[in-house]
Amino acid sequence: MASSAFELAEFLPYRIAVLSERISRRLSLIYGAEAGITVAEWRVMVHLARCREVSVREIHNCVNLDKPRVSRAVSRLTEAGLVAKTGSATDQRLLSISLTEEGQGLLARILPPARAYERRLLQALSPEEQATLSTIMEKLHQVMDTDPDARPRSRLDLPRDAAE
Amino acid sequence: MASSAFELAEFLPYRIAVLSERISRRLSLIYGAEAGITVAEWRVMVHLARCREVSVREIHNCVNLDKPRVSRAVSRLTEAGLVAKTGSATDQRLLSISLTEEGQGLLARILPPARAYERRLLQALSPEEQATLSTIMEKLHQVMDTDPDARPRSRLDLPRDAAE
DNA sequence: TGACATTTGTTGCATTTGCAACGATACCAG
DNA sequence: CTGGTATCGTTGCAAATGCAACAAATGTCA
Repeated sequence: MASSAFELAEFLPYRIAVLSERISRRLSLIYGAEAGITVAEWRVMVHLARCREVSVREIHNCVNLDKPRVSRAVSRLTEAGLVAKTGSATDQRLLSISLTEEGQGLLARILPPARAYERRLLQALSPEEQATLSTIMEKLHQVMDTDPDARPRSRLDLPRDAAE
Repeated sequence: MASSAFELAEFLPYRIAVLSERISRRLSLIYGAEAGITVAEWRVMVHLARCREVSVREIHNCVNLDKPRVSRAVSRLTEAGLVAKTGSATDQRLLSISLTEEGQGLLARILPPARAYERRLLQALSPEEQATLSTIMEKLHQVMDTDPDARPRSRLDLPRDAAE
């Protein structure tokens, strides 16, 4: 009974969720206003900017979206002319997905304000705090890495070594 | 073109979202397995444990869920017998929502493992890191507090003073 | 009092989500 | 080869979500 002073507002998972939702929602104004881009589409496009030609599965493994979500995001982007789907020559099952000229143009307009907003967030933190935040997030991930019931982390979300 | 080395995996909003989703999903196994409770229902119940009798609007303002979501969560919980809805006597518009005996019982079973999981996460961090994490999250919130385009923060998510 | 604005909770509706099942292609063992 | 298995992308479907519209109750001000 004494343990009943449970404060949701102090519960770590809740606090992280609230912060995350708030930031995501604010950020989606940036890429949602410029074009009717959703979070899934945003992630797909950003990933394509780095990995020129990838399959659905690659994207799925890299940007924390399940397969159907990637598939539908790619379909919408293809309809919008922002992305090109080509069947791979070597493996008929695979798709080769890439940004079109238009997609690159859109991303070029969206990326700067998105980065600016990230900078705005980071500037509120001291360099030490920024470093500590990375450490903390990595440690929390590691707790879940050793937890068989937690969903595995995607390869790209593992910490970067210096030698990359 | 030189600015194209944009790494989604290093983008702060993305990193926070991934961590948050991973934790939320893991946590939902705890209160999802015990009873078919969703995140919204979980938040409503936890809030009710603290504030005995509240309206939909109160909950909506406190636990970061929009009104329809609260309304439907309360309906589901009422159907399940975990929550009681009574019309307020003084103001016919308001509802007086509270946990039933059964709801209290369920919460009593769910809360300990949920807190245990939080502890497991926190134990991965040093006391200094825990304090820094709070500082960091508060600073990020403050950036958005001064941003007219960001969604306002709910009252209960403001930092606690010592005098509480 | 009576017209008008506000607040409260609910509902409609289009969209998104998550999971499982599915056809199609590629791989592999005998 | 050939039958079985694994992988890839898509689709079905039930549930959840977000936003706006809504009816009912209250407040306000002439």
